[in-house]
Amino acid sequence: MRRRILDAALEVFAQSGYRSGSLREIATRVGMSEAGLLHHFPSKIELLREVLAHRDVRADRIVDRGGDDGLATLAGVIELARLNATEPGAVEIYCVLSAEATTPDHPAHEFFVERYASLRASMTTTFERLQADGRLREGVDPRKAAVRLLAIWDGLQVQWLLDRESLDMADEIADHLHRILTVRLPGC
Amino acid sequence: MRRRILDAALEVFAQSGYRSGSLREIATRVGMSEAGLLHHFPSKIELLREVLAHRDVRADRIVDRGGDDGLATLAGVIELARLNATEPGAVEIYCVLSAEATTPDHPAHEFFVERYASLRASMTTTFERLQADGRLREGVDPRKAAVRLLAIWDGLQVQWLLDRESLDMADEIADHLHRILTVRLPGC
DNA sequence: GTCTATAAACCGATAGAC
DNA sequence: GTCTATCGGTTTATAGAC
Repeated sequence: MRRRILDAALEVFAQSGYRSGSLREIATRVGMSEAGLLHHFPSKIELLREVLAHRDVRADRIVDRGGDDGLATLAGVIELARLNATEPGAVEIYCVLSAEATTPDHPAHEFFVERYASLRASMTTTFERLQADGRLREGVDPRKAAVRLLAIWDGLQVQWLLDRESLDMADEIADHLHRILTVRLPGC
Repeated sequence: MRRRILDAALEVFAQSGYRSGSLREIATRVGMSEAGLLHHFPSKIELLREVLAHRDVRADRIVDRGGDDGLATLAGVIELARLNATEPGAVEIYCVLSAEATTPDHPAHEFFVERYASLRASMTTTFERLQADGRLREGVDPRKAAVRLLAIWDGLQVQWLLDRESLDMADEIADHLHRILTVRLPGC
């Protein structure tokens, strides 16, 4: 039951954001009253927290950010981008909530500030390792490469959500990475 | 008075999005009742439309997308990015509303779909002209360059809004452009 | 566990006085 | 032009029955 609620909550928050997404809508989708729903999760914001944590586990299972094989990490990014194209809800919730949470008084503000700092740090390490192995093209700064990869990823999602015919997210990311690497990514 | 309302509305929609931003909050900021506010704008969504149109005029005045000097267009992009860093509200409203409007039933959905299609088209033309003049590096596709520039721009804004110390938007865009051009941009 | 009922607040918009 | 008063709707969350 908790699982079904989490799935419905992801859909609703993805479509309407946290502030405008309502418990009523979530409750309706799982065929339950609002009070029944709040028996499983103490409050709306606690429900949001669990939805976000759940999504992160999924992402981190596909992209191995801790490993020492930088090429494998980047291949994981492409794999996740390709998988996400088949699950629009997963794309929407990050796109919509990260933007909504840029204001400091949003309940998920700290979450996203820390998430992005963590992603920048681990991706910088990934590019540093690739640079040490001579796999990064001349003049590419690892930190800038990390910032730019995350930026492109997020930006492509906005354009793709607005018009799914306008681009292929995984192809675009792969193309970008091949312009800053000296080797081809495995499986691309 | 209309001007003061538009400024306040931009602030509120930027901070809370359209759906969660309230006329009450806007009215309070200009020191007026909600009814008084609705004398100047017939409805909330009409107010949003004018706020968005107002912002576009400002952007298009700085970035000359129609001209035939591609380098000047791209220099305008950098100039706008640098100016935006001094006006967070202008960044926020686009970031927050474009994400909120990805869902098809949002009142600004059509606006953003068309805006992005228009930006992609004019930027593609810009890069095609640069390519014809030999100013685009080997293997760079004009259409992909347009998609990527817009993606980077949007993505940088999210990261910047979450943590203003994490990056310099104009520097990052300039750096990216110099990696795909064969010449330096004027004034960079 | 799930329900109904309800509290307490907020929302956009309108009517009508001044 | 700007106000007060108000309508009908929404929201999250709690109390208490079953």
